[in-house]
Amino acid sequence: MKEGTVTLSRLELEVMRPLWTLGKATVREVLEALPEDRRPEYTTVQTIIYRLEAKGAVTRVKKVGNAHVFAPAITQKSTVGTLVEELLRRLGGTPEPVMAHLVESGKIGLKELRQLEAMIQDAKGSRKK
Amino acid sequence: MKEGTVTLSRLELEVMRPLWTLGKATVREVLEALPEDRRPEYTTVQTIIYRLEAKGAVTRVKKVGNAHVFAPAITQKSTVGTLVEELLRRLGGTPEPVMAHLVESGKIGLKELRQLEAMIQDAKGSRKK
DNA sequence: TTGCAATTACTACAGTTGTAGTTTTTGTGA
DNA sequence: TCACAAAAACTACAACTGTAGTAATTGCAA
Repeated sequence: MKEGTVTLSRLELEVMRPLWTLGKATVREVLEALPEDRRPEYTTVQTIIYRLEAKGAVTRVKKVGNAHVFAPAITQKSTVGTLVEELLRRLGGTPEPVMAHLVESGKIGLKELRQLEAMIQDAKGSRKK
Repeated sequence: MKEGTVTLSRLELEVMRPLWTLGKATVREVLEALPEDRRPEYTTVQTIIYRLEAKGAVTRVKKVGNAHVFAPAITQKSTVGTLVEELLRRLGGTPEPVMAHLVESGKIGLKELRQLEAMIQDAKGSRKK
């Protein structure tokens, strides 16, 4: 694991999402931002946030009344990157099977592929400039 | 979790790979098929295979001398599918961030995207026929 | 037939994760 | 000032995972 890369579990990710969206939040705010179904107990969210803090994924930014306010210390982008890399490693390093699944399952179609192509073209252009 | 879907851990996946490649194998054969670096102890592989059996991912197909021969009971394709779906669920259900990462990191390029497009076109064609 | 090397079967244990209860502290309204 | 609600802090525990040791079997070569 490279320095700085943090791997998050399912629930940790679930808790990070509101933090990314809101920018910063208390335990209670995170709790209330979670979908009413599968919403865990207050202390469960609290525990997860403590663990995220221990992993360096969030930090305490201030205190409002009695409550700590937490903010993400890692970006959503880098986190997705880590997860995708992890998946690829597990699958033997090649992205083909992943792509194939996305296409076969209809998750992505021609439109999306063309957008990606455009993205590459753009990147090429600006690199060249 | 849908019936029939089995989620495998990193090491379980590592052990399945030789089984998929070889079709069937003994514990020792799996062990020896693993990359010499990060090759665990014999009993570690054995434990993992037992766990895979409990999960329904492999079955004992026969005995050769003293040793059991194991064979995959699930396909590599369905396993990849499960893992990708799992990842998407974690990321909020949309494949865009995954695709974006693959493109940005250079894991896939124009060539691969065009191959995927062709794949879709073909599928369309045969569906229509 | 029997001893041994290989294999099976069983046990162990620490770290992570999901999940939440209990105890302690603290800000604030009456 | 002080009781109380809210939050913090701490503790718990079972399932799963990585990892391997130990004990019991067993096929086979001599």
